[in-house]
Amino acid sequence: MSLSTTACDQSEAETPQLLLKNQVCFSLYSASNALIRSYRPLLSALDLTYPQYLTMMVIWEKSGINVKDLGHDLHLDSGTLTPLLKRLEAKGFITRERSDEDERVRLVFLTTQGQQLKSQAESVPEAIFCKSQL
Amino acid sequence: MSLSTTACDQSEAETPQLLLKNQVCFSLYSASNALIRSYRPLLSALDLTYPQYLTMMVIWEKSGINVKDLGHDLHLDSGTLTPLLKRLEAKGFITRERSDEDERVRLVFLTTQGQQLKSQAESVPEAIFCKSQL
DNA sequence: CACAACCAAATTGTGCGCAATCTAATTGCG
DNA sequence: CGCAATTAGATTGCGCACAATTTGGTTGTG
Repeated sequence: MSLSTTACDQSEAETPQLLLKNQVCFSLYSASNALIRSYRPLLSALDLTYPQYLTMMVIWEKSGINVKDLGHDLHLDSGTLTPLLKRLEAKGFITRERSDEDERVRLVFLTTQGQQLKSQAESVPEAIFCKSQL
Repeated sequence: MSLSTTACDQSEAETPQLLLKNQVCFSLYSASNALIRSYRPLLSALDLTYPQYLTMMVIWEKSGINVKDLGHDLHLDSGTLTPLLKRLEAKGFITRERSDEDERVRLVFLTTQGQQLKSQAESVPEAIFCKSQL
Protein backbone atom coordinates (compact mmCIF):
# COMPACT_ATOMS: atom_id res chain seq x y z
CA MET A 1 0.00 0.00 0.00
CA SER A 2 1.27 3.38 -1.03
CA LEU A 3 2.03 5.98 1.58
CA SER A 4 1.29 8.91 -0.69
CA THR A 5 -2.27 7.83 -1.50
CA THR A 6 -3.37 6.89 2.00
CA ALA A 7 -1.67 9.58 4.05
CA CYS A 8 -4.45 12.09 3.52
CA ASP A 9 -7.71 10.20 3.75
CA GLN A 10 -10.44 12.47 5.04
CA SER A 11 -13.89 11.72 3.72
CA GLU A 12 -15.90 14.88 4.05
CA ALA A 13 -18.88 13.96 1.91
CA GLU A 14 -21.32 16.02 3.99
CA THR A 15 -20.00 19.56 3.47
CA PRO A 16 -19.13 20.57 -0.10
CA GLN A 17 -15.53 21.70 -0.39
CA LEU A 18 -15.89 24.07 -3.31
CA LEU A 19 -17.87 26.74 -1.50
CA LEU A 20 -16.21 30.02 -0.64
CA LYS A 21 -17.60 30.09 2.88
CA ASN A 22 -15.97 26.73 3.64
CA GLN A 23 -12.53 27.94 2.65
CA VAL A 24 -10.25 28.78 5.58
CA CYS A 25 -7.72 30.03 3.06
CA PHE A 26 -10.15 32.62 1.70
CA SER A 27 -10.50 34.06 5.20
CA LEU A 28 -6.76 34.35 5.52
CA TYR A 29 -6.40 35.94 2.07
CA SER A 30 -9.25 38.32 2.77
CA ALA A 31 -7.99 39.26 6.23
CA SER A 32 -4.59 40.08 4.81
CA ASN A 33 -6.13 42.38 2.18
CA ALA A 34 -8.22 44.06 4.89
CA LEU A 35 -5.16 44.46 7.08
CA ILE A 36 -3.16 46.23 4.39
CA ARG A 37 -6.20 48.39 3.63
CA SER A 38 -6.52 49.47 7.26
CA TYR A 39 -2.82 50.37 7.51
CA ARG A 40 -3.03 52.48 4.36
CA PRO A 41 -4.35 55.81 5.70
CA LEU A 42 -1.97 55.73 8.69
CA LEU A 43 1.06 54.86 6.61
CA SER A 44 0.35 57.18 3.71
CA ALA A 45 0.80 60.01 6.23
CA LEU A 46 4.39 58.73 6.53
CA ASP A 47 4.67 58.31 2.74
CA LEU A 48 4.97 54.52 3.14
CA THR A 49 3.10 51.48 1.88
CA TYR A 50 2.65 48.46 4.14
CA PRO A 51 5.47 46.41 2.54
CA GLN A 52 7.69 49.50 2.69
CA TYR A 53 6.82 49.92 6.38
CA LEU A 54 7.76 46.29 7.11
CA THR A 55 11.00 46.78 5.19
CA MET A 56 11.80 49.94 7.16
CA MET A 57 11.22 48.01 10.40
CA VAL A 58 14.00 45.61 9.46
CA ILE A 59 16.31 48.43 8.38
CA TRP A 60 15.64 50.42 11.57
CA GLU A 61 16.85 47.37 13.45
CA LYS A 62 19.63 46.33 11.06
CA SER A 63 21.02 49.27 9.06
CA GLY A 64 23.65 47.95 6.64
CA ILE A 65 21.76 44.71 5.94
CA ASN A 66 22.09 43.19 2.46
CA VAL A 67 19.21 42.37 0.11
CA LYS A 68 19.44 38.62 0.62
CA ASP A 69 19.15 38.84 4.41
CA LEU A 70 16.38 41.41 4.08
CA GLY A 71 14.55 38.98 1.80
CA HIS A 72 15.06 36.21 4.32
CA ASP A 73 13.55 38.29 7.12
CA LEU A 74 10.62 39.52 5.02
CA HIS A 75 10.06 36.31 3.01
CA LEU A 76 10.42 38.33 -0.21
CA ASP A 77 12.76 37.97 -3.18
CA SER A 78 14.90 40.44 -5.11
CA GLY A 79 12.22 40.81 -7.77
CA THR A 80 10.04 42.42 -5.11
CA LEU A 81 12.74 44.09 -3.03
CA THR A 82 14.90 45.75 -5.69
CA PRO A 83 12.18 48.13 -6.95
CA LEU A 84 10.78 48.62 -3.43
CA LEU A 85 14.22 49.62 -2.12
CA LYS A 86 14.72 51.97 -5.07
CA ARG A 87 11.47 53.69 -4.09
CA LEU A 88 12.60 53.97 -0.45
CA GLU A 89 15.89 55.43 -1.70
CA ALA A 90 14.03 57.92 -3.94
CA LYS A 91 12.05 59.07 -0.88
CA GLY A 92 15.36 59.61 0.94
CA PHE A 93 14.84 57.06 3.75
CA ILE A 94 17.73 54.74 2.79
CA THR A 95 20.84 54.52 0.65
CA ARG A 96 21.80 51.46 -1.42
CA GLU A 97 25.56 50.89 -1.61
CA ARG A 98 27.65 48.09 -3.05
CA SER A 99 29.72 46.08 -0.61
CA ASP A 100 33.48 46.60 -0.90
CA GLU A 101 34.33 42.99 -0.02
CA ASP A 102 31.84 41.51 -2.52
CA GLU A 103 30.71 43.63 -5.43
CA ARG A 104 27.61 41.46 -5.94
CA VAL A 105 26.19 42.43 -2.57
CA ARG A 106 24.03 45.51 -2.11
CA LEU A 107 23.94 47.00 1.41
CA VAL A 108 21.04 49.08 2.63
CA PHE A 109 21.72 51.94 5.07
CA LEU A 110 19.36 54.16 7.04
CA THR A 111 19.61 57.90 6.29
CA THR A 112 19.04 60.68 8.82
CA GLN A 113 15.60 61.16 7.29
CA GLY A 114 14.96 57.43 7.63
CA GLN A 115 15.96 57.65 11.29
CA GLN A 116 13.52 60.55 11.81
CA LEU A 117 10.79 58.49 10.17
CA LYS A 118 11.18 55.91 12.90
CA SER A 119 10.05 58.27 15.62
CA GLN A 120 7.01 59.20 13.52
CA ALA A 121 6.26 55.51 13.08
CA GLU A 122 6.34 54.79 16.82
CA SER A 123 2.65 55.64 17.07
CA VAL A 124 1.53 53.30 14.27
CA PRO A 125 1.30 49.97 16.17
CA GLU A 126 -0.90 51.44 18.91
CA ALA A 127 -3.08 53.26 16.37
CA ILE A 128 -3.66 50.00 14.51
CA PHE A 129 -4.36 48.18 17.76
CA CYS A 130 -7.00 50.79 18.61
CA LYS A 131 -8.48 50.65 15.14
CA SER A 132 -8.85 46.87 15.42
CA GLN A 133 -10.81 47.24 18.66
CA LEU A 134 -13.73 48.83 16.82
CA MET B 1 -11.70 64.36 29.20
CA SER B 2 -11.70 63.24 25.60
CA LEU B 3 -12.94 59.81 24.72
CA SER B 4 -10.71 59.53 21.67
CA THR B 5 -7.47 60.03 23.55
CA THR B 6 -8.15 57.77 26.52
CA ALA B 7 -9.97 54.90 24.85
CA CYS B 8 -6.80 53.11 23.85
CA ASP B 9 -4.38 53.32 26.78
CA GLN B 10 -2.06 50.36 26.82
CA SER B 11 1.42 51.07 28.17
CA GLU B 12 3.75 48.47 26.70
CA ALA B 13 7.09 50.01 27.58
CA GLU B 14 8.84 46.66 28.03
CA THR B 15 8.60 45.15 24.50
CA PRO B 16 9.53 47.45 21.61
CA GLN B 17 6.70 47.72 19.13
CA LEU B 18 8.71 48.48 16.01
CA LEU B 19 10.29 45.04 15.66
CA LEU B 20 9.16 42.75 12.87
CA LYS B 21 8.99 39.70 15.13
CA ASN B 22 6.52 41.49 17.41
CA GLN B 23 4.12 42.24 14.59
CA VAL B 24 1.08 39.96 14.42
CA CYS B 25 0.11 41.69 11.20
CA PHE B 26 3.35 40.68 9.54
CA SER B 27 2.55 37.03 10.29
CA LEU B 28 -0.85 37.40 8.69
CA TYR B 29 0.55 39.17 5.64
CA SER B 30 3.31 36.62 5.29
CA ALA B 31 0.98 33.65 5.75
CA SER B 32 -1.29 34.96 3.03
CA ASN B 33 1.63 35.29 0.62
CA ALA B 34 2.75 31.76 1.48
CA LEU B 35 -0.77 30.46 1.01
CA ILE B 36 -1.09 31.90 -2.49
CA ARG B 37 2.38 30.55 -3.28
CA SER B 38 1.42 27.04 -2.21
CA TYR B 39 -1.78 27.07 -4.28
CA ARG B 40 0.13 28.18 -7.37
CA PRO B 41 1.47 24.87 -8.74
CA LEU B 42 -1.88 23.11 -8.17
CA LEU B 43 -3.92 25.88 -9.76
CA SER B 44 -1.62 26.56 -12.69
CA ALA B 45 -2.44 23.01 -13.82
CA LEU B 46 -6.03 24.30 -14.13
CA ASP B 47 -4.82 27.56 -15.77
CA LEU B 48 -6.06 29.58 -12.78
CA THR B 49 -4.52 32.01 -10.30
CA TYR B 50 -5.69 31.97 -6.70
CA PRO B 51 -7.97 35.03 -7.04
CA GLN B 52 -9.36 33.52 -10.25
CA TYR B 53 -9.99 30.24 -8.40
CA LEU B 54 -11.88 32.05 -5.63
CA THR B 55 -13.89 33.90 -8.27
CA MET B 56 -14.74 30.65 -10.06
CA MET B 57 -15.95 29.17 -6.75
CA VAL B 58 -18.54 31.93 -6.49
CA ILE B 59 -19.55 31.55 -10.14
CA TRP B 60 -19.83 27.74 -9.83
CA GLU B 61 -22.30 28.40 -7.05
CA LYS B 62 -24.03 31.43 -8.57
CA SER B 63 -23.84 31.49 -12.36
CA GLY B 64 -25.49 34.70 -13.60
CA ILE B 65 -24.21 36.80 -10.69
CA ASN B 66 -23.42 40.47 -11.35
CA VAL B 67 -20.10 42.19 -10.70
CA LYS B 68 -21.32 44.08 -7.66
CA ASP B 69 -22.51 40.95 -5.84
CA LEU B 70 -19.38 39.10 -6.86
CA GLY B 71 -17.36 41.94 -5.38
CA HIS B 72 -19.39 41.76 -2.19
CA ASP B 73 -18.74 38.03 -1.82
CA LEU B 74 -15.03 38.30 -2.59
CA HIS B 75 -14.41 41.69 -0.89
CA LEU B 76 -12.99 43.02 -4.16
CA ASP B 77 -13.94 46.03 -6.31
CA SER B 78 -14.53 46.48 -10.02
CA GLY B 79 -10.99 47.75 -10.50
CA THR B 80 -9.79 44.28 -9.55
CA LEU B 81 -12.68 42.24 -10.92
CA THR B 82 -13.17 43.73 -14.37
CA PRO B 83 -9.75 42.70 -15.72
CA LEU B 84 -9.83 39.39 -13.81
CA LEU B 85 -13.20 38.51 -15.34
CA LYS B 86 -11.93 39.47 -18.80
CA ARG B 87 -9.10 37.01 -18.33
CA LEU B 88 -11.50 34.26 -17.22
CA GLU B 89 -13.60 35.04 -20.29
CA ALA B 90 -10.52 34.88 -22.54
CA LYS B 91 -9.76 31.42 -21.13
CA GLY B 92 -13.32 30.37 -22.01
CA PHE B 93 -14.53 29.63 -18.46
CA ILE B 94 -17.19 32.36 -18.31
CA THR B 95 -19.15 34.80 -20.45
CA ARG B 96 -19.83 38.43 -19.51
CA GLU B 97 -23.20 39.68 -20.69
CA ARG B 98 -25.09 42.91 -20.10
CA SER B 99 -28.35 42.69 -18.21
CA ASP B 100 -31.48 43.36 -20.27
CA GLU B 101 -33.35 45.07 -17.41
CA ASP B 102 -30.42 47.35 -16.50
CA GLU B 103 -27.80 48.08 -19.12
CA ARG B 104 -25.28 49.14 -16.49
CA VAL B 105 -25.20 45.66 -14.94
CA ARG B 106 -22.81 43.00 -16.18
CA LEU B 107 -23.83 39.37 -15.57
CA VAL B 108 -21.30 36.57 -15.39
CA PHE B 109 -22.28 33.10 -16.66
CA LEU B 110 -20.51 29.77 -16.46
CA THR B 111 -19.62 28.16 -19.80
CA THR B 112 -19.55 24.39 -20.47
CA GLN B 113 -15.77 24.58 -20.18
CA GLY B 114 -16.14 26.45 -16.90
CA GLN B 115 -18.45 23.68 -15.66
CA GLN B 116 -15.89 21.04 -16.65
CA LEU B 117 -13.22 22.98 -14.76
CA LYS B 118 -15.24 22.50 -11.58
CA SER B 119 -14.82 18.73 -11.60
CA GLN B 120 -11.08 19.17 -12.11
CA ALA B 121 -11.02 21.59 -9.18
CA GLU B 122 -12.77 19.16 -6.83
CA SER B 123 -9.40 17.67 -5.86
CA VAL B 124 -7.78 21.01 -4.97
CA PRO B 125 -9.06 21.49 -1.38
CA GLU B 126 -7.89 18.04 -0.26
CA ALA B 127 -4.54 18.43 -2.02
CA ILE B 128 -3.95 21.72 -0.20
CA PHE B 129 -5.03 20.16 3.09
CA CYS B 130 -2.48 17.37 2.58
CA LYS B 131 0.24 19.83 1.60
CA SER B 132 -0.36 21.83 4.78
CA GLN B 133 0.14 18.71 6.89
CA LEU B 134 3.84 18.57 5.98
C1' DC C 1 45.74 29.78 -13.50
C1' DA C 2 41.60 28.72 -16.10
C1' DC C 3 37.10 27.83 -16.12
C1' DA C 4 32.96 25.74 -14.58
C1' DA C 5 29.82 26.14 -10.89
C1' DC C 6 27.81 29.10 -8.04
C1' DC C 7 25.88 33.24 -6.09
C1' DA C 8 23.63 38.14 -5.34
C1' DA C 9 21.02 41.22 -7.28
C1' DA C 10 18.65 43.15 -11.23
C1' DT C 11 15.43 42.74 -14.98
C1' DT C 12 11.23 41.29 -17.47
C1' DG C 13 6.60 40.08 -17.74
C1' DT C 14 2.06 38.85 -15.69
C1' DG C 15 -1.61 39.41 -12.49
C1' DC C 16 -3.49 41.24 -8.74
C1' DG C 17 -5.49 45.15 -5.18
C1' DC C 18 -7.04 49.46 -4.78
C1' DA C 19 -7.58 54.67 -4.96
C1' DA C 20 -9.26 57.90 -8.05
C1' DT C 21 -11.67 59.04 -11.90
C1' DC C 22 -14.73 58.44 -15.84
C1' DT C 23 -18.74 56.84 -18.60
C1' DA C 24 -23.15 55.62 -19.28
C1' DA C 25 -27.57 54.12 -17.53
C1' DT C 26 -31.22 54.65 -14.05
C1' DT C 27 -33.80 56.86 -10.42
C1' DG C 28 -36.03 60.30 -7.91
C1' DC C 29 -37.80 64.70 -7.02
C1' DG C 30 -39.72 69.17 -8.08
C1' DC D 1 -41.58 65.66 -17.84
C1' DG D 2 -36.66 67.31 -17.02
C1' DC D 3 -32.64 67.29 -14.81
C1' DA D 4 -29.73 66.44 -10.76
C1' DA D 5 -28.23 62.69 -7.99
C1' DT D 6 -27.16 58.11 -7.83
C1' DT D 7 -25.46 53.74 -9.39
C1' DA D 8 -22.72 49.88 -12.00
C1' DG D 9 -19.00 48.98 -14.13
C1' DA D 10 -14.77 50.34 -16.70
C1' DT D 11 -10.43 52.76 -16.86
C1' DT D 12 -5.97 54.61 -15.27
C1' DG D 13 -2.03 54.56 -12.58
C1' DC D 14 0.89 52.73 -8.96
C1' DG D 15 3.02 49.29 -6.14
C1' DC D 16 3.53 44.95 -4.91
C1' DA D 17 4.58 39.35 -5.45
C1' DC D 18 6.74 36.16 -7.92
C1' DA D 19 8.39 33.03 -11.80
C1' DA D 20 11.89 33.07 -15.06
C1' DT D 21 15.84 34.84 -16.85
C1' DT D 22 19.95 37.78 -17.14
C1' DT D 23 24.12 40.17 -15.56
C1' DG D 24 28.13 40.44 -13.31
C1' DG D 25 31.06 39.00 -9.58
C1' DT D 26 33.17 35.11 -6.67
C1' DT D 27 34.73 30.46 -5.53
C1' DG D 28 36.42 25.94 -5.97
C1' DT D 29 38.66 22.41 -8.54
C1' DG D 30 41.64 20.30 -11.76
